[in-house]
Formats: sequence, structure tokens, C-alpha cells
Amino acid sequence: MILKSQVEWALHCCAILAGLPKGRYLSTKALAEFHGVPKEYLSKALQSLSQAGLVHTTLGPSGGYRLARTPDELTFLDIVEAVEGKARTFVCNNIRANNPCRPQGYCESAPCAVARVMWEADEAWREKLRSVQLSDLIDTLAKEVPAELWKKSFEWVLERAG
Amino acid sequence: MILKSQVEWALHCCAILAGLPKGRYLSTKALAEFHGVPKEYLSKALQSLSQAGLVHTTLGPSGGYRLARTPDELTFLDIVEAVEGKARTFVCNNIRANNPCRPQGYCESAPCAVARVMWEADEAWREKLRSVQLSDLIDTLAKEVPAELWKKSFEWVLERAG
DNA sequence: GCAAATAGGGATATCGTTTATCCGTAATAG
DNA sequence: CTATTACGGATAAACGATATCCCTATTTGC
Ligand code: SF4
Ligand code: SF4
Repeated sequence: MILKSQVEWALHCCAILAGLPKGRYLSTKALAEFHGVPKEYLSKALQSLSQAGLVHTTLGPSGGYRLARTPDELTFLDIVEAVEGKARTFVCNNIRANNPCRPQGYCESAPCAVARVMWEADEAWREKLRSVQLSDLIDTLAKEVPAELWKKSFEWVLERAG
Repeated sequence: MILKSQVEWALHCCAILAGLPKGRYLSTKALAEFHGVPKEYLSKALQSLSQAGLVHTTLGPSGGYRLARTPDELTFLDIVEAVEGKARTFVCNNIRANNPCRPQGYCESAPCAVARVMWEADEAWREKLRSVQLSDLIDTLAKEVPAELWKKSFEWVLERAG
């Protein structure tokens, strides 16, 4: 069980978009080139962000993406769920219904204990992701990324932002 | 991203094995029939439990599986990791290495902030699973499963336990 | 108005994992 | 000795993730 690589891409793209000056847009082409990933496929991830309402888009030359909210209103969970979906990672196939001892027509009132524990764990995962904002990531990166590289990357992006 | 159905099977099998009298064994065949899942494939899940040291096995007629520890020494995490593996669900493809602004020969000292947050969430998921013991599950099931069905299932298992 | 660039979406192909089955081997109870 | 079992390897089918291609509508700059 492994998350899509698109999740990593989407998170990185949002981090870049967070540094974009108000009103500017950055294209799929630029984002793909910056991260060294296939443009067409990255496009699908960005479309997921768009459908989830996390980013705004414009068409035409100088078009592209920008964040739809401020970085402190965007959580990791927003981004992860936009790409990976909101479905729980544990699906119950209700195998208890196959118990040969079961009376005919017996009907489960509620999801069983196994499923509930697995879903609580899933929720713990989501809760952790919900607790980290995009702005937290930016703060950390600003501290950890060497100043020189940070500045050059910023300029690289600005040159291509429409 | 979805967990293998084998995870559900393994959890249910362990719950059944927990009710087995000391020294008795239950075969793959019985477990597969009880849960209504393919015997050959369930066998793979049980082998995973065996390799992880969570269950003991014996060969021959009246052979099968029993728990290697008491139910309060077995956590959900033990069982889930035996089947699903211990690998983290977020893999870092190090796409920051593709940043065109990066100086030649630049070397990352540590995993980046994105990966760390995702790994913390992964750990929160595992911590939750670690906090629930198999004995907790049995307690809950004993309360929720109708007494009649519980008793009949127990007898069904005993008839087939070697 | 026109040409270039863009997001969006559908169709399709490739690849790897999950799911499932089959068979041969070694061990064990009766 | 026979029947039954766990175990492991080989293999196939089904499915989802990855990746590419192409067409459309829209917008910008000229
Ligand atoms: S016991 Fe729970 S997880 Fe298992 S089949 Fe029933 S509802 Fe699903
Ligand atoms: S920023 Fe983090 S998650 Fe992204 S490629 Fe680098 S190490 Fe991996």
C-alpha cells in the first residue's frame, strides 16, 4: 500500500505556488520542468487540485495556477485528499456475513469492531495531516533550504510566472 | 491507496484463533470456510503471520495454526504489518534533486520537510494500531456479537480444531 | 482578427501490484 | 502406509498507477 507519486508532486507544487506574488500564475510546463516530472501526467494532479478548489487557473499565454487560499488556510490533508481521494484506506468486505453459523436473514446493525479500529487509525493519519498547514511547510523550508538555492529558485519561478 | 483484503482476513483469523483452547490448532481449510474466502489465497496471509512469528503451526492431520502469544501481547499493528509490510506508505522520490537551480554536486543532508510530515502521519496511523490489542477486539466482539451466534461459532470452531 | 500558449478532459498504452489458482515437497497423526 | 496439513514456487487474471497523445475551448499579445 503506497501513496501515488502525484501526492509528492502536488505538495511540492503547492509549496512553489505559495511563493508566487499575488495575482501571478505559474504554468504546468514550468512546474513540470522545475520538478523534473512528465508535464502531461503532472497536469492530471494539478487538475485534481483545481477540481478540489485548492487552486485557481487561467487560460492562455501567461496562464497557469495560483493558490485559491492563503497558505495558512491550506492543510496537507487538503492536498493529499485532492489527489489521493477521501476514501478510507481500509475497506470492509463484510466477510462476517459468510459465517456458516449465522441465522438466515440476520442483519448487521453496524460496522464491526475490526473495521472501526482500522478506521480510527485512518482518522489518526488524517488528523495529523490536517494539523499541518502549507504555511508551516514554507516556514520549515525557508529555514532548511540554503539561502542561495532558495533565492535562485524564487527568481527562476518569477521569470516564468505570468 | 487501499489496504490488502488479506489484512481484514488476518485480523479475523487472529480473532478466531484467540478463542481456541490451549494447545489446539485450526487449519487453513476451516478458517477459509468460516470466512468464506479462497483457501489457497488465505494460506498466503497465514504464512505471513507465521513468518512474522505471530502464530505457531503444526503439520499433518489435526495440524494448523494457533497464536504464538496471548491476545494481550498481540496488537493490531503486529498483524497489519505482518501482512502489509513495514514499509512507509509515503515514498520520497527526491524530486527536489531535479531543481534546475541546484549547484552541481549539491547533496541533501536529510529528508526534506514534506517527507517528514508525511512520515509523521504514517507513524500516527501505526501508533493508533499499536495501541489496540487483540484482547481489546475480543472484548468488544464478546459484547456486540449476539450470544447465540457467538456460542454457535465457538462450537463450530471447536468441532474442527485439531 | 490572428497566432501562440494554456487548462481541461477523453482515449489509450504500459507497468506493477493485488488477487487467485495450481502443484510439488516435507512433515505428521492415526 | 495413507490421509492431511503447512509451505513455497510458478503462473495467470484483474486491477490500479503511471504515462502519453490528441482534441477543444479560452485567453493573451500582437
Ligand atoms: S468483522 Fe468488521 S471488518 Fe470484518 S467483515 Fe465484518 S464488518 Fe468487515
Ligand atoms: S522535498 Fe522531500 S518529499 Fe519532495 S523530493 Fe525532496 S525529500 Fe522527497
